Amino acid sequence: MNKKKLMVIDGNSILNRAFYGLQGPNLLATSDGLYTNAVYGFINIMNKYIEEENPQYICVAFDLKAPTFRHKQFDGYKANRKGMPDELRVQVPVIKEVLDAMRIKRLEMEGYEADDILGSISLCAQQKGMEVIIITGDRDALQLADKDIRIKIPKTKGGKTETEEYNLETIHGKYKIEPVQFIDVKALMGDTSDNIPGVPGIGEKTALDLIQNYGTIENLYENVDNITKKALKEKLITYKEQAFMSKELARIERNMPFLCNIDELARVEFDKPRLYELFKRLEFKSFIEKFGLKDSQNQESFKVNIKRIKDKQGILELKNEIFEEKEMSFYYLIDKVDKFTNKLSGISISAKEGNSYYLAFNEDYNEKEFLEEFKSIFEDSDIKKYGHDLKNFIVYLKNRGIELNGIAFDTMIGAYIINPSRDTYTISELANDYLGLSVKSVEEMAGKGRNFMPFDAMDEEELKNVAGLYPEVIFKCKNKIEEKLGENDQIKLYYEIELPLVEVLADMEYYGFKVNVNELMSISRQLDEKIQELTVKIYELAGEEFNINSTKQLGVILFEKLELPVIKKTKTGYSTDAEVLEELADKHEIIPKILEYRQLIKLKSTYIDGLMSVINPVTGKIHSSFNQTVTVTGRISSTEPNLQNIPIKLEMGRNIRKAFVSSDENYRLVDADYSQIELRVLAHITGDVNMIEAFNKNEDIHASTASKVFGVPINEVTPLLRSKAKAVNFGIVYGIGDFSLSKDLGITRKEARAYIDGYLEKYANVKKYMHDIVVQGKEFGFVTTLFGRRRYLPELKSSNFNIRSFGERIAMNTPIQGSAADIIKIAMVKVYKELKARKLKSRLILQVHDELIIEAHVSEVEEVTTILKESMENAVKLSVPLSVEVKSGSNWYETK
DNA sequence: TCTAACACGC
DNA sequence: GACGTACGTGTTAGAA
Repeated sequence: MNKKKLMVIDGNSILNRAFYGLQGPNLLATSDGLYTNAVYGFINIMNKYIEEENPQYICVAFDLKAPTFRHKQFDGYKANRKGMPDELRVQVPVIKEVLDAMRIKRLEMEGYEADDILGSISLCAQQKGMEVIIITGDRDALQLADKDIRIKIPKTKGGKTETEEYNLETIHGKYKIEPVQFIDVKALMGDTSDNIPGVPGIGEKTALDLIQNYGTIENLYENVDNITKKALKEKLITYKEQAFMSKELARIERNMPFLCNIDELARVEFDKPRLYELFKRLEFKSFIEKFGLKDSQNQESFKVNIKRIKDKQGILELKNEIFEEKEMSFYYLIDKVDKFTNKLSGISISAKEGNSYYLAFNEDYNEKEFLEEFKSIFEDSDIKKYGHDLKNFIVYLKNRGIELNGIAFDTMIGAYIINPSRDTYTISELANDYLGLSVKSVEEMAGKGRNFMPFDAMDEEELKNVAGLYPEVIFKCKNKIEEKLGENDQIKLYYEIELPLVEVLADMEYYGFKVNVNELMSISRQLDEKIQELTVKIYELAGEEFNINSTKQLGVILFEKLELPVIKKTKTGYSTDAEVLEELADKHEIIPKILEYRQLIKLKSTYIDGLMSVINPVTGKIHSSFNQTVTVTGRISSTEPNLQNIPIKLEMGRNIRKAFVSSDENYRLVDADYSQIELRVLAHITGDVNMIEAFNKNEDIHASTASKVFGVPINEVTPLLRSKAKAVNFGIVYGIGDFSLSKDLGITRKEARAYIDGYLEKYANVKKYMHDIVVQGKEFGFVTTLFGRRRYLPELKSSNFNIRSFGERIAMNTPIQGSAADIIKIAMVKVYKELKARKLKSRLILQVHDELIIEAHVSEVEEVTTILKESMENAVKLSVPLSVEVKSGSNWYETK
């Protein structure tokens, strides 16, 4: 007959394990700013073992009040012991909630630790003939191992969780002692991780030997005089008290007055609706899936009538409905696999909630016919359009000669404004977050990589049933998001900056940036030649051929074969990054060659080959994607290719910019740059009179900083002092600490600290701001930019110094970087509108954080220059002037 | 298919 | 004295 199984979980141990990163991500926070990483890890670990063992009985033991309470009697010892971190304390009530919703019994007893409780209950269950599995993070529990009691201890190895399992046999096998004696071994050797002191100088081997010979510490000390090794004997005597104390600390109370009614621990169904609500609140989407909570009752309220349109008749019906309602929400199906294909496979449209139409363009109805029919709707600015990720659809329409007017809401952008820290903003996530609905995701249906399935290949009925729901979700999410934007005071940010920007970015993508392929090829040939030369030279100096691109192989050559000093190590071996190589530069001839090789190979692979592969064969241009929902600070990012990191600092790389040209001889490039926008924003936000004055006088700000910090008249600032001040300014703007600054300037950390302190002393309001913003961030849980963009900062509440410091730097930096991002976005919208209003041929083609590039018709260069300067400098009124420098040229190299 | 190491921009 | 350091993207090597 099978024995009944009881699983006892040591809540405190597992909680600690989960928190310190055994499972789950290190920093997990909900959009409300609540830390949930330990909660997540806890559930994950617990569930793993439940699945593995499938016990009929289960309970979790806690000693939540004070993890150290039994140690109070040992004053000196307790003083060293750290208490439970604040984040853990915050998470404990949440874990309790989860357990209650899972209907798993929690055991807590006044005056006893979790260890004691699980010890008692294990022995109790064993007497009743049950099999017991103890899940714990602590080897103390080994003293409980028995033929009917197994101990499982999760361990991390290379990021993966493995389990150590012990029972009577394995402990005999491994330690050749009785499980109960384990505690004596531990008491002797101590355990630094658990702050159990033991006897210094006694390791595992000695402790095991002693206990095998003497059985217990008590017996050992009765016979301590017979020990022949003098040093050992002395150590034992000196630390006798500590040894006994350690035994007491690690001992599990096996005879406590605690008789639990085991029947109460029988597993029952989860409280599914409650668990669902809880996981939704905590944003544990994968758990909702894992625990099969998808079909909760919320689902019922979501009913949509999805009609499939198969002919012109249906289209006309839908059109009428849209003209009547004057609004529509829609979701387009364009495969995200090849940016040049750009084919519409289907679209679902709704003019009023509850009703949606789905069109597939394979056989039913022709894509072209649909566009002809719908052109009038798309271009009608009186019909409000609600969609999700509209930018790509606008580009699609532009490519077919259709404009999208009446853009009234984009749910993806809205969700980003509410919380910019998320990784993705899919419809199904939004449905879950804002509506509590679980809707299948088309992204998942499509899969990734080799499993990718284009929309045309999917099951039609299924696709209809999924995509058909989306317009409804968009309608509903729009209302929720709008409400939230209102609460957060972000209506202006959304409607006046972000939403209009969608069209601007679409336009930039549509026009693209012309490249001169011949120029690229010519640079490519030069690079090839030099790379070849360097390769030969490097092989010669190394005395053998190897893959220079492999850091692993390079490390062996440099640090083993050539025996150069190791400066720095990485997780996996020797570090060979530029910083290390520069330090070794005069130690061996090979080093400068490698540095140069690295530089050239980067240019070749990323910028020559990389750019060549993304030139659109039809337009001969590069059409980068500009992403509006990626960065946490509000900046725009650029991908496929990234046009925001084209080289400029070194001449060799800068040449790449010669290949970026205007479309033809009728056009020129006009490039406008904000000068020191972040520092100006800083001056404005802090209201620092010194800095404001410097900008108002149009001083060289770095020289001015140098003059203040180093106490010399501004006309006596040397280039060296200026560059130091520049690095400090840079550090302030980017929120780096003394550590990074010391590296940048090649000085000690102390000196760097002194520079920063000196700076803050001279700019008193900056200092005040830096302090206040952190306090404010902590109080509200987020910081904001000048235009109300938010970033949540749960890190500020961390008790971990590093995480908290990180949060503090972000709190200081985000309002500055983010406000600068707001400003250039405002300028972009202004410029775009102005070009459109004046019906100019010129157009915006690129943004690089503080720089805008317009491809201007030769007849319009002057006008465009004025528009750029005016729009950018007057984008917003600050307490310091914004200054913009404009240059033009026939290629990007010339405009700098 | 994924991660680590590296390097480019603001 | 912690112990790792703004925001991004892309390429290559190498392990699973």
